Amino acid sequence: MEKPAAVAATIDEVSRDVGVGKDSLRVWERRYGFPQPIRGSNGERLYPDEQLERLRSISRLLDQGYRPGKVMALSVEQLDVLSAQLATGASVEAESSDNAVIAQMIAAVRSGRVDQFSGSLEQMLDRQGARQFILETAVPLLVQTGKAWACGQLSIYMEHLITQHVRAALNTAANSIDQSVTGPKVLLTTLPGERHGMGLLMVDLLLRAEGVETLSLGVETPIDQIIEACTDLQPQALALAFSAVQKRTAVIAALKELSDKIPEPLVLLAGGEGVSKLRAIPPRIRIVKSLDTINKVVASLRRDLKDVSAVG
Amino acid sequence: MEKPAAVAATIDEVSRDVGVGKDSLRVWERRYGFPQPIRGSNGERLYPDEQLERLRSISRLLDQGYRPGKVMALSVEQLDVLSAQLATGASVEAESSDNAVIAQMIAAVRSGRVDQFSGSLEQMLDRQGARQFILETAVPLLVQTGKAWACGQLSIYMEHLITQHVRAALNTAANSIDQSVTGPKVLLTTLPGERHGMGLLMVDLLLRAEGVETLSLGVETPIDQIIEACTDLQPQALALAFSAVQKRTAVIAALKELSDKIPEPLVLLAGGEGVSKLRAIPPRIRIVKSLDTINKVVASLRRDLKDVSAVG
DNA sequence: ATTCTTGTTTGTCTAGGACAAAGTGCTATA
DNA sequence: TATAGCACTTTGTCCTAGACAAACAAGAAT
Repeated sequence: MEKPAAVAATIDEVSRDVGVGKDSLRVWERRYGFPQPIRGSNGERLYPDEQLERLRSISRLLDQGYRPGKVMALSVEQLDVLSAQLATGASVEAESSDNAVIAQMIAAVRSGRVDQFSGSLEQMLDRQGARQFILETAVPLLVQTGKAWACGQLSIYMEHLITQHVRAALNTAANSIDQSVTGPKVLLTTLPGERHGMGLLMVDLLLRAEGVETLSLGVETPIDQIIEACTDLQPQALALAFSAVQKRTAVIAALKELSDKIPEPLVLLAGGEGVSKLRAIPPRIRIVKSLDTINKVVASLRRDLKDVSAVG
Repeated sequence: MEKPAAVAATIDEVSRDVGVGKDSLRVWERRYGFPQPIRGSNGERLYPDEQLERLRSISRLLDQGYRPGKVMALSVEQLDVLSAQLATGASVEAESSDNAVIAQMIAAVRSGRVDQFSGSLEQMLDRQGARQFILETAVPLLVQTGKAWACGQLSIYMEHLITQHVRAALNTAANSIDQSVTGPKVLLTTLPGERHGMGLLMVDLLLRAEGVETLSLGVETPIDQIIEACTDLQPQALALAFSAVQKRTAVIAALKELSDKIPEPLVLLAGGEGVSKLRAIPPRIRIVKSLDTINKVVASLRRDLKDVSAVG
């Protein structure tokens, strides 16, 4: 085993890889003394593999709620200890209820039995149907996967693999829904900066399982484009998905702008972790706290629709 | 029509929206005098709607090959003239061959007949089958959509809508492929920074239509993770997709690293616009120039596989 | 008609300073 | 015993202005 050729990554590559802004990388160096990249011929930072690895560990812990000041000075070993603590904490919780199946599926991926994993997924989908599959298999699976990754028990590529297979399964489910187009029309998307499309896809499916006609724009639609789409396509509702990464003030500002600029009868729905614990919610915005309340939301939409047509 | 409430976007929002780096926005201001945002209470840049609009036009033209020094000083009217010129240029080319159907589909979206558009898509898929649908409908449709967007003839949200429906159609196609798992195993992904997943999805489908067992990691897998995945999963080949946006030097460096670190018998495939006109290609990397040559690549993989098993 | 050379354009890097939003912890109130 | 208010600390992102390499353009020489 020769040592890898000590290739060093640029700040741009590191920023993308670890998921931390370039400014943050520089200010961490200034404040905490880590990372301390070597310099190229023109003074550019070049991060050695070893520091990159440590940065990845740190970033994982930051996602779990630790703060930079606490973890930045720690050695790789100490970081691993913290990860391990999180791992035991998570596994206690994992013993609950029926997620033995899910633990088994993750274990299959970890030991390289990918086809067995995807087989289990399809089997669950067959058995449970779209709605139950999403709520009781897909979501818990992704949550557990996230936890396992945060604890360093799962490689990034395994997380990618799991995500891809879940996505494929959801698409399979989408094709098996018989569209009886009798419901309201809902426009779906996320705001710029929100790149996670999985939640959106699940909402899309759940809505269609309820007989709703969905129109998805995919992720990251600029606000003015959302408004234009609402004007052109005249949906009954607009649904936005938020993951946990979002900045609160930006989210609220965006929701306020939508609430101001979108013509009145249209219902504005917002859901996802990034929005479920907001305080000051602009008027007209309806927060959907959980995926399993979507059927109630749809019922409410149907009622509104009937009222309007009764009046008109 | 009252004027919009003169809300102004921050540099971060503008950067994401227009797709231009923050540093570039600042240096454009310094060099060309545009944009010239107003300043907030602490000196932060706040870009008025009007400048944002102009930035979007400029960015479109930059994508088409114009250079900042030429277009930055131009007024909105002059920018529109350039866009119009591109539009006529494009339409001349569009008259060729059989893409009348495609023009019609785009026209349907423009006039709000979305269900008609998606109906046509499904119909084409039924008629053509996966392979032909991708090569003769999906790709030309996306290319034409890109051009129409570049000329300002298509809103961004319409492009999103088209992309989403094509994606859905491809997933439908994926489910209709009868997997006779007799072929080689291929690992699929893109490098960090490459966020376009459509090409990847199409390659995935084409490979599976040829009987290949594909394993997709989705987009943006870090290089060390790609290597780890290759070691763990032991595919016959690794396929990487590149769109046109990539930086050449970074692409070459990444390919070289993969070529160095990935164990020998594995075949390295690279495809997409971002890679088709590269000069200095690292050894072992095989460039796939076009989607319709994938069947030949598969044939070659099959041959290699047979040779190895004959020897072993 | 191609390759080489020179000059110009353009994106991204650097440094250190600044400030608001988010988090932490203490105190006073129902 | 909780909850709300208030100061204090931490942390991410923005600012300015300078520098340089990669990408491009255009002319020269094969």
